[in-house]
Amino acid sequence: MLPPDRRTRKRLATRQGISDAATRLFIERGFDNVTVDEIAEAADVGRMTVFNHFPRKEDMFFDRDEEGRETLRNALRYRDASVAPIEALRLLARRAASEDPLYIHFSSETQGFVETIEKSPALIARARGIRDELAQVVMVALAESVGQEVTDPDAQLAANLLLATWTVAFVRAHRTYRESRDPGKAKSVFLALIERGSSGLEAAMAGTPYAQATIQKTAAPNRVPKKREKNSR
Amino acid sequence: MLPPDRRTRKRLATRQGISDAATRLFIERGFDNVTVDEIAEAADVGRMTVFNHFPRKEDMFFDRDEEGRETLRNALRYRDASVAPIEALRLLARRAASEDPLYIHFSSETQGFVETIEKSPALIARARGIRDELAQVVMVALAESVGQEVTDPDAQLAANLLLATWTVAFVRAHRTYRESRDPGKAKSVFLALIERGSSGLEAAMAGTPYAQATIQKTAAPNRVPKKREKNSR
DNA sequence: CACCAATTATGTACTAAGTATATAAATCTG
DNA sequence: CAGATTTATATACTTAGTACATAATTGGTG
Repeated sequence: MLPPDRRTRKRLATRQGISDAATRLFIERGFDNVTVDEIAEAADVGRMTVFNHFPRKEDMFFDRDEEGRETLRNALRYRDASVAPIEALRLLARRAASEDPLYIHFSSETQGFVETIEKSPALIARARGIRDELAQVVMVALAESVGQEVTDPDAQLAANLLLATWTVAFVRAHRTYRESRDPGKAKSVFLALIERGSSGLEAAMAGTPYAQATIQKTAAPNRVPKKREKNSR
Repeated sequence: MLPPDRRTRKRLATRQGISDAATRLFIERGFDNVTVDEIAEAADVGRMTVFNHFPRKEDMFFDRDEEGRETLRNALRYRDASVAPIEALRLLARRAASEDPLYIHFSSETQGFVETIEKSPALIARARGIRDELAQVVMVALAESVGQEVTDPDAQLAANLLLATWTVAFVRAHRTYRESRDPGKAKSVFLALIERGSSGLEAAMAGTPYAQATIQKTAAPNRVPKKREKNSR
């Protein structure tokens, strides 16, 4: 998985250097008070090199969003067959809160990130964009997971309800941490909102395939037949 | 209600002239292919006058968002006491689809607006921002309507679930209209998604004051429908 | 009416993000 | 090593948005 290529290695090193310098400056002085020229200077590269790696200034701050996409896709793709798609997402959120990955870690360190976002209109806007991009990923993954059209309206609704829930949970948990400096309290706020939102999502998707496991958990008299028809539509 | 002041009248006229010229140009040529200088030229005002009335270019396109806020606030503030807050919002959506106000009208005219938005990253971003601002309004109005703190996490969750639902319903309905040119079909897609999302929201808020009417509708096990109910369905 | 204060329109100058394009430098491949 | 490709960089440009100053208009007051 490591890049064997020297060219690739150097490119990634340059990219990382820019991102590191930029992020440090952003947290120190605020996103809107740092110019691209200063970033280029701090990273010791030319200004055009910066835009070469990051089309927008905001991308230097949010440079790990692809991981989030992968996590979401995998949660749906490799879920246990006895778990309904939306249930898999609920479990993912619970796991995320327990295992403390980068995104949902409550500490003074991550607090800097969150505060930097909240202080900058541009970063807030980009965060909204990423939220919607994640919803898009969830929509596609949901539809795929039950063999629906990738633009199924129910999948889109489910994905957006989910991301709305997660966003609120994330924001409120971080606010709780900021006000109490108690990671446990923040975590419980996070989980409480996740549970509320998840039960709402489950109710919204009642009757759709997204709420049903591929293999029924409870011993049912007859199995639900596969829904793959050749010449439907 | 009409402004008796000549100064005010002139200011609003100037503003409207700019907004009209800008919107026309945006729809004709696309938001990103129109410069502020061109708008100023078309509206026959100085460039600084444009920024005087509209801090951002996007505001010339979305210049009616305050009405949406008012509608939301009023729906919660002046609802019947026998209707739970989130129920009032469901009714508002239904009414909006029936009464065809500006926002949810499916026609070739509104289609131009929607397409202009969808073709411009800047307008999409601003639409996201407005969505979140509306969610903020709903959150505050919800909390007020039950006498909670205006930052109640449940209210925030409810508001964001609601706006997620409405956004998806709006977007999907317009897509349906675009593909079928059938306003009735678009409307039914809209309503179906609203119902799905609303029942999800109701489930999520079960047990909170947002799902309960101020005055209980039923004291007895049987429902006692009001006789002079105007809003039948 | 004449004068003053406040508001609105506008001009000039500037900052900074992002784009277009060309070129140089590093790296890979045969 | 030579040629092709990718990456870094320089220069020049466009455009949104801001800061600040000034002019024009309007409302109010003696």
